[in-house]
Amino acid sequence: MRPDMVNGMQCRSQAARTGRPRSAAADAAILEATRTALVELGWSKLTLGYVATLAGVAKTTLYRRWAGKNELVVDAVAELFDELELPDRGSLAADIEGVVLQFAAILDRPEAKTALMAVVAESTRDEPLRERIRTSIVDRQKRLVTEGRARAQARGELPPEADPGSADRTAALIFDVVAGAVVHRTLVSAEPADEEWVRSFTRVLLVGLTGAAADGAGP
Amino acid sequence: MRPDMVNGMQCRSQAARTGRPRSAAADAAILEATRTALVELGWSKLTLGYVATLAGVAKTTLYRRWAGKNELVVDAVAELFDELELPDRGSLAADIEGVVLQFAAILDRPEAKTALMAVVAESTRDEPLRERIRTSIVDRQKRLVTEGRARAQARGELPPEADPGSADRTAALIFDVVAGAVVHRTLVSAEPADEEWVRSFTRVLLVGLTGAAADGAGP
DNA sequence: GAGCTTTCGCTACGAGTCGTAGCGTAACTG
DNA sequence: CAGTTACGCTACGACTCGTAGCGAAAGCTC
Repeated sequence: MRPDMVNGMQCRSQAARTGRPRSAAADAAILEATRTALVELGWSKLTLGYVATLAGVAKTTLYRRWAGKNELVVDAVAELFDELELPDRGSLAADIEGVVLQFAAILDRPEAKTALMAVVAESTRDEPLRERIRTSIVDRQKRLVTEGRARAQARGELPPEADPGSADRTAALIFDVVAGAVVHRTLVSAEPADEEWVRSFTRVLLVGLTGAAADGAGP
Repeated sequence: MRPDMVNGMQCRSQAARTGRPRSAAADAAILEATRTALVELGWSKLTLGYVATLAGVAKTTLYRRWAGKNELVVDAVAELFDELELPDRGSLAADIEGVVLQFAAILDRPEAKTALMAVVAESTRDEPLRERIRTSIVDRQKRLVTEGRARAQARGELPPEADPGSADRTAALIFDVVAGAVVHRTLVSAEPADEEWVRSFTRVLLVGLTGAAADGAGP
């Protein structure tokens, strides 16, 4: 198989300007059909054959573009996170609440519920897949953390970082706490991350960050 | 554990003391073989036929005891969480760090990595499976939160709760934050939840809890 | 236009897994 | 002993997988 696929993989490096181009409409139809199939069947019962039928393309077309089910679903779900953005609500607390609510809304969709954890589980034994998830899903979320953090520091709501290494570690910690809590609440506890919960969570996080930072460099 | 309802199938309700009993050794061998197979193959490539061969039993025996792959793996992984307990290290911070490190150690095993998220993903479309995960895995962790919280309140490190409803919500929040953060750190960020990380996380959480509680009811 | 290149839809195929049924035997009970 | 249940084993149809091969279609370059 030729690994010159689209959607994340460097499609047709540069010398392949000739020949019939791949249908962009087919791409959109396939990803849309994948999400529909995820809602109808869930991750485990989803087959590429059914996705192909649903999208109105041949099964072989799917295999020409994606290496397998994992990669296809990652791309299909990644589009759901395109709408994530950092609103400016005036305060750090309000910004956090806004982002968390957006994230919770995406996670509440059935296609995201069933697919996200499944591909993460697969990625534990598939390093390229984890890299794909990271670049197309995780990093996009993580950027919101660093941006919101920088904005809060500009506002004076958070103290500036001493050294960049510490800043990176703190950003990673915040990200794991926020994303992990919302995911766990939604998928494991199976209860809604509604406004009340998000408010409580934000208060704990915010107090923990400002207070802990005020504690100094640490023990 | 009850000897006949281990797998959740209503095999012998109560008045079935006659006939050949099920081999307890086979149960242990099957669950052990399941974990071995998870390490060797991962969740997606694990087949019940291979587990049966590994355990030295017939494939039909597996289907007689478990409804399918999901239930089997849940039981196999649930045993990993038996070692979880709440150490008394003298302070709330040290207690939290101890429990989180235990949890992280379990999550660091390859069989837990690949299986936990997979069954959670499946449970989003399978309510009985979610209930099984809840009772055999999640609730066991959650109990540690309530116990540690009660102990900290007895020590005076945390203020007592106003009403029990608020206490339940707070415990649920803490649980989602702790478990979610560790899981996300380990599986999504794919970085170790080592002592340094756990210390930073505990400081944020602890300051967030005590400070937020000191804030009063809040807006 | 002609010619080349690549994609597309379609069919077919071997390989592998699934979950079940049937049968004879083994183990425990009263 | 008879009765009951679990076990090992074999075999089966149904399904999915991923690939190969074919002719046709859609672009680009000349």
